[in-house]
Amino acid sequence: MRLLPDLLRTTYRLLEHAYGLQGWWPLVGRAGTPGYDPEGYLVDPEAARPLADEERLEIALGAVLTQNTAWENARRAVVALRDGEFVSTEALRDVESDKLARVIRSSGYFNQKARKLKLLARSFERMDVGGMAETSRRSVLLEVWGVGPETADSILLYAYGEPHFIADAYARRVFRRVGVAQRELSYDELQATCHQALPRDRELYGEYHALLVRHARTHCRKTPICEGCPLRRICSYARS
DNA sequence: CGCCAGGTGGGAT
DNA sequence: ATCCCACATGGC
Repeated sequence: MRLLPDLLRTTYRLLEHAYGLQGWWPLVGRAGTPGYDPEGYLVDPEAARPLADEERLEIALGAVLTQNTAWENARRAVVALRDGEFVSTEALRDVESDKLARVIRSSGYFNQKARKLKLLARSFERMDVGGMAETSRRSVLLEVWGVGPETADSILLYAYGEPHFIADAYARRVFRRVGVAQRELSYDELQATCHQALPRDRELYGEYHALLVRHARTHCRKTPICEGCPLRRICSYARS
């Protein structure tokens, strides 16, 4: 039995080698600018620069919009929000929920998500007035209706640079098959495991999450396609 | 047609 | 604690 930190690092290395830099989180406003591809993914790490408040908010809105939703549908809604100049806490406070729902229609669950975006914007008004400790940012977010652990950690990781491992459904599926755990762990259990086994590094966690999404979509699907899987050598599922 | 997608909250057991 | 369901669009 291989040591867990070793297995998690090797998995990362193999995924990184197979798929390369993912450049998450995509920023619609930076799409096509130097260092970013047409979708807003970072392709040249040298070109990365600090996030503006509005970009942080865009990431947070996108994190809600993509809940159980294909990113392309969520992305259209982000574009629509930007076009309507709704990526601001004031605009989201003032807009009617029904109007907002129509703007984000393409993301699905639009009535629920309209409500979520308005509530999230309220919490941002309070969070962005500095001096908030990292330990409390997460609990503030988790108190917001519509923000669960994955959404909170995505916002904290990609918008605020806090190193939280995102232990989403893909991570749980891939890691269970690879052999990180025997049974399917809960979100909090897997996150704690990863926090213990890996260095608390925001770049590592950001890329790891993106790579797991990519890998779960291409090979480690619900019905896996093990042919050509980059994890084949180390995966207990493929060898069983 | 059915299934899935970068979840979450609410209610029943 | 743990299941079960509603929420909804768009691509394949």
